[in-house]
Amino acid sequence: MNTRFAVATHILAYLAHAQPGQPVSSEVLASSAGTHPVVVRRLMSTLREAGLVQSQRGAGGGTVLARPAAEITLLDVFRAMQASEPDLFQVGSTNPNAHCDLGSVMQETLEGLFGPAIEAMRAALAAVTVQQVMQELGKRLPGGCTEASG
Amino acid sequence: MNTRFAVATHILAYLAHAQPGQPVSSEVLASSAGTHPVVVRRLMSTLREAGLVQSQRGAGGGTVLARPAAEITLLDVFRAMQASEPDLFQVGSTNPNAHCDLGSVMQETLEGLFGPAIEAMRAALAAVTVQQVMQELGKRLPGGCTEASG
DNA sequence: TACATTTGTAACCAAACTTGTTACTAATTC
DNA sequence: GAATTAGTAACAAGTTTGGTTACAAATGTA
Repeated sequence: MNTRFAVATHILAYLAHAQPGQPVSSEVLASSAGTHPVVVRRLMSTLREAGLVQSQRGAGGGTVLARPAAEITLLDVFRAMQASEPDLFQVGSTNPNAHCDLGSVMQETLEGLFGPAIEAMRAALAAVTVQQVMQELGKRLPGGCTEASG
Repeated sequence: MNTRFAVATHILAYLAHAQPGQPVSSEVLASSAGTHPVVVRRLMSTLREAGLVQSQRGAGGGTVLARPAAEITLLDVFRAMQASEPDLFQVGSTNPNAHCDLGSVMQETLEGLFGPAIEAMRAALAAVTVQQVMQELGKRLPGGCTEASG
């Protein structure tokens, strides 16, 4: 999920700085993120299901944010990416010893102990919005984030 | 890294409850973790380099904890697993657009914004020791964690 | 209507990664 | 010397990932 999370954030930050209501095509986004338009559209499917973006087909179509960038957090992105995937930590061995129940007990125990770690990370992710990402990008790109610059 | 982290924790918890100074063979550990002895030995290589365990070859050989279980945290395990691997979050796209520097800027920005999230998770992992994992296992395995039970 | 554009999605391929396995060497004990 | 056990290389099967092509559906425009 590594690159997907990063690419999704990249895309959302791009959409955040685009003209409001002006759809951005998967081709432009792919060019900016350095990937293939179909990869972007695949990602969009996930983001759309999560209610973070809206797309429109046809000429002049593309994708826009479904709500203000200030109301989309990195946790939303994280959850969207995670929804279609296994847990960040797949606790427990794959083939616990059938000969006793230590395997399943280990699973439960690790889940319980990892829980706070994951919760802490979620809280930190929830504190960052896509708007902040965009603003941070603006600071680091002195000339601003124009269409030509990615 | 999913299963490796879990299996490593499993192994360390097992070693923590073993007789102190009594080496445990990779075969026994593999049987408990439901994997292959060679997989365990591979993992041991990493844990040994991280200074968490010590091994001894030959008849009666095996592996013991290199320091008390109360002084080994899940963060130590996490770091050991991560040392030989890419970051948890590979921030930044794989192929940033060469045509401008948004790619690298995005990379820096995401690293800065994800930083607190990763730090929060690390702090939570550092708060849990292998001894706690072992004790938690003991609570959940009423009969205790005997050699026969995994 | 015809056509160009753009998304949605399936299908496929190649590369990378993971896990299990075999095989062999080195070290250690008896 | 024999048995045991770690260390490690090498390989195979399975899974995952990312990129790509192909094509249908939708939408705007002439």
